[in-house]
Amino acid sequence: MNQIQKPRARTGTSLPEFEAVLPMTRRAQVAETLRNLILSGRVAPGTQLVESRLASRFGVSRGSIREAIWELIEQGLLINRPYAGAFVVSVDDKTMTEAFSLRGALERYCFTQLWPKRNETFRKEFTTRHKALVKTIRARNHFDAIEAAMHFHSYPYEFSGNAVLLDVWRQLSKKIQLSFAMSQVIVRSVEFIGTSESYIAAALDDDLDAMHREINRHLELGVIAVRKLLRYNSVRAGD
Amino acid sequence: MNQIQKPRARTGTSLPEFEAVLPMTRRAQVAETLRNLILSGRVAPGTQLVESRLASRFGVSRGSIREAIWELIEQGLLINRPYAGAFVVSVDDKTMTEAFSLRGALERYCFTQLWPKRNETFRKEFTTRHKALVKTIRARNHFDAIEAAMHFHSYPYEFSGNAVLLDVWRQLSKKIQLSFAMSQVIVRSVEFIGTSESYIAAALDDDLDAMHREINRHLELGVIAVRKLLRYNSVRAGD
DNA sequence: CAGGATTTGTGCGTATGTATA
DNA sequence: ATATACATACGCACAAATCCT
Repeated sequence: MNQIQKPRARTGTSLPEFEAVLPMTRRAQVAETLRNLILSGRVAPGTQLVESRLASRFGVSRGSIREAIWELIEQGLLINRPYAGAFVVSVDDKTMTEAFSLRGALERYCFTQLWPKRNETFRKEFTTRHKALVKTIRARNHFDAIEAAMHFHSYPYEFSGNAVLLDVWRQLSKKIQLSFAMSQVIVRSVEFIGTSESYIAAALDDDLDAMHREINRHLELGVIAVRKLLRYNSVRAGD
Repeated sequence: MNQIQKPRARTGTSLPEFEAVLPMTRRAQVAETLRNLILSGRVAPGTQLVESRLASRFGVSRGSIREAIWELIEQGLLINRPYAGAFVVSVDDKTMTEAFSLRGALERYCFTQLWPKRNETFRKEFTTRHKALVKTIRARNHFDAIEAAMHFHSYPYEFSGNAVLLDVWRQLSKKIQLSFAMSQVIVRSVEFIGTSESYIAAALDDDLDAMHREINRHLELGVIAVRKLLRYNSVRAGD
């Protein structure tokens, strides 16, 4: 496990612009570590997160762990049963289907908004992220692939300049990322590369209607693949 | 202020089905009270929420207050400046415009989904909530009107049966409710009653395209009214 | 179904880091 | 630059509820 570092008071004459921003609170550090563990699928759905165990494992107090856990509960990654504990959620079939359907509506809206604003920056960055995604899939690195996929698909929302839309997407994407993690869909279906190729091609082209159709097609394939693999893995629903 | 009650251990032989669910934790009770204060506009944007003061005011420990505050931060009602404090957010013009625009996309999607499922229950409940809204507006009760408006507009999302969509709506609606609270748009513009009349009429009719147009019109009027009153009230942007 | 073990929920004292007047 | 107020963090204790044998 990662060891949480106390942000040391920079006393020396070291380069001030070099060191990354460390003023994260304990709460934030713990939450980020746990979030990565869950969203990458390294912690199975249904697992209980015990405060005292995490506290000694991380080397921080129970209070900090409690706050980090509640941060993840608010984000929908954990569910809390009062006086029983916090458990990693498991995405069921209905939730996943709903998430993909809603994402379709969001993404069509997103592309409609950003369509006239597309420029060289957009094409370049979007392509770069796509190449990074393909690389992780080819390497069959499941954990990195999930992260790269979310990084790729987040870009239109970032580029749209609509902060509220981006907020909503971040919330929704956690559910989608969880279902990816549970189903291990990315690594197991390398043909996804071809799917995303036509997706990005349409995104860089000039036919908005074609892009809308492409979004529908892409998400339909996604939901089918995830559902099939969820069944195959026979992940228990839990509670 | 509300006094937080310790959930008493139901020992007697009182009616079990009558008493509302009290097993709320302190944290949840405090959070709900604060949320109501903020969303109804009784606490001005920019106000700092001081843990120690709230703790003595509520009669609970600082830990509970801390956790409740972070719950509201996660929900976007407060912003946290590390080691400085938690402050009530103020919705600026850009955010409000984006929120209303996105709500349009969500609501068109929502009605498309629920359109074939509409039944007598839907018509009855939607009408009931609308009447309650009109009543509070006529009574010029701003706090209750905000709540009634959100209750009314939430119903399609509840009825859609799409839990993910409902989640996203709840997140988005907080931003909209905040802008209502800041602008006091409802009480000041009684003509809103007429606006919502044609809105619900279309929702109960059988022309989905007309409903989509109605949604666009309704939200456009809303954003204009809020923006005008925000300027009129000259609420400072803060931070 | 009783009762004990486990874990969460809550309160309080205290120390330290950070912002701000 | 100093002081003050406050958030952040830790540790402990105990109450309350769940879980399990």
